[in-house]
Amino acid sequence: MNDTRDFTVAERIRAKFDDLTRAERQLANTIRKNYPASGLGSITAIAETSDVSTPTVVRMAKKLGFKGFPELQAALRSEVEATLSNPIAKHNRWAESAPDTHILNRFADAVMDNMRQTLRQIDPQEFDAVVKLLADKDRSIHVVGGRLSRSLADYFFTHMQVIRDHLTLVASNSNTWPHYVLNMREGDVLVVFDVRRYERDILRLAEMAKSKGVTLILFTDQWGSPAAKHATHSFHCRIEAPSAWDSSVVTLSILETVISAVQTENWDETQDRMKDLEDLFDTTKLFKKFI
Amino acid sequence: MNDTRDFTVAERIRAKFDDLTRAERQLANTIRKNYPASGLGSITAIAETSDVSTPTVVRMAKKLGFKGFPELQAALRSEVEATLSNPIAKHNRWAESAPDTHILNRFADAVMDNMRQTLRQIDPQEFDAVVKLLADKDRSIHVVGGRLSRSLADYFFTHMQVIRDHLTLVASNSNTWPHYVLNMREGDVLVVFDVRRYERDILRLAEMAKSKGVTLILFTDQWGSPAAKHATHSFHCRIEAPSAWDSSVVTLSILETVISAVQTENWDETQDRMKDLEDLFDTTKLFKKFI
DNA sequence: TTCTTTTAGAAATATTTGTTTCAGAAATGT
DNA sequence: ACATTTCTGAAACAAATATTTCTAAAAGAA
Repeated sequence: MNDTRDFTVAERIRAKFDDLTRAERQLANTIRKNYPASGLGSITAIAETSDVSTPTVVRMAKKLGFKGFPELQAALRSEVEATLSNPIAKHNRWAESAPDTHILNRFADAVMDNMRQTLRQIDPQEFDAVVKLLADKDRSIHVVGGRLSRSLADYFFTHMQVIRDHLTLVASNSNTWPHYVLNMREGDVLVVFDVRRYERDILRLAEMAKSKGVTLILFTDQWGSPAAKHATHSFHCRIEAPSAWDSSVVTLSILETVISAVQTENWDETQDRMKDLEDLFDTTKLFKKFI
Repeated sequence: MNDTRDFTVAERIRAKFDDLTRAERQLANTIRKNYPASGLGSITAIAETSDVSTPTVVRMAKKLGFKGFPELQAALRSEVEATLSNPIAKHNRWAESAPDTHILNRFADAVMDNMRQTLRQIDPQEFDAVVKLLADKDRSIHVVGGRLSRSLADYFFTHMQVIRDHLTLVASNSNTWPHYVLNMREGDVLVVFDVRRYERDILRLAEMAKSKGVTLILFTDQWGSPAAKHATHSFHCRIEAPSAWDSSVVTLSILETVISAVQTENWDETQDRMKDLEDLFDTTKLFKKFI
């Protein structure tokens, strides 16, 4: 019938993942975590690591087409054996079943390189200074992005909203920007995203903001937006990729790191705001029921 | 004193080999035979393979300095784990002048871990299939995201716009979604972004789309959105981070890889569209000069 | 809401694994 | 050849591991 005898445990997990329950997925993820070695202990051990009960393990083993846990484990053992006896180290590829030349592997390599290079040249003190600025509740924060970096600005805004108030996302239409500048005060912070091709309007906005005594934080690429001249702090993220476009992965990573650090700085307040937000979402859901 | 705790099982066998008896050597050689996988079964199994009795196994384990067989086996397991754990650049420190504990380094570690694990469980064939779907000009593509994954949907949309037409970004307000479903036709593709907490409305949209014969591509997290049940293809991206929020870095990375692959598939058309776009931007700029 | 279905772990049970004991076999020395 | 020592596995025992059953809790449907 549907003889699954030839599939690896990992493949079976992937195939059946959508049919697994919450606890089973938790377990599946633990097994995947450092596969396949993680599944070699006793059923008790693996259940404890995954924070599920042993019956859950048995149930999942059966869902995956095994007769019981020992059979699943035997499968894992023979996979280990096969892997270890294969001298061609297939352990140094991102997507193991794709060739080195597959875009999945090439892209991951590029991202990795970008990460390394970017982080090596970030000054932790400057990073800390930026975090301090963004955590300062007495300063209003304004966020703006260009055509391609718009999504990053958006992402940053959405997350920062939970952490603090006095936050403005500057609309994308540059015609309206002067209005936003009107509302900027000395000591405020303007977070600018600008990667090539750099936008002239952003440079102008930076100039205007600077002249009002606003502190500029800039996220840009390795070549540097012209706005860098006016920026107090700037992060130059590597954006090379095997693609016709640039990669925003590293920029997003730094951005998330900043968000995480700011959140830690303001933890008490953030916690309250998160709770309020949860409540609000619940209310909304309830409200919707009656529509 | 004679703390043998740091030696591998193989080393211990070699060191003590001369003190072993006939039956024990027989056993030792079986273990060496295809080390270390051979020792991962039950004591019964290994005794049988070696044609010795189980007490012999226990005695040898003790001679080698273990408390009993399970302890020996645990040692073997951790050796396997060490051998198999993927050594892709487990890199000393990202930001060299910051301590290991600095959030810059911790975050980067987490991101790279996520990358590794996510890519390991992506099926390249599934990836290729997704690329093919998205490159197919006869299918319209619809893109939708939840509250937090909205920016990703946005990013994807912006870039895909350059590559092809018949592209719709579904508005964030879920009240309007039925209208979008009206425009979906059999064979169309719906790209869904949904990470926890999963949104009920997205599940509904997925159901509606599915019932109209639309192919679903889902980007979700390691726990899996409930919409996965309806998805033809889904990418489970690891999103753990040392933060109160989840990290979208890996999702973005996979997304960019997809974009890059689709772009390669459609290179001729893409090139033309890029050129047209450039021209349009120039025109806009020129136009502005006269305002 | 209230009812039904699904899910998940505690507890009981069955099964297997690992250890100890012990007596006979093999090896070694005299 | 005989005595002594060492080695080995059968069998009894102890200790886990694995499975099943069952109920409370959670999720979903009406």
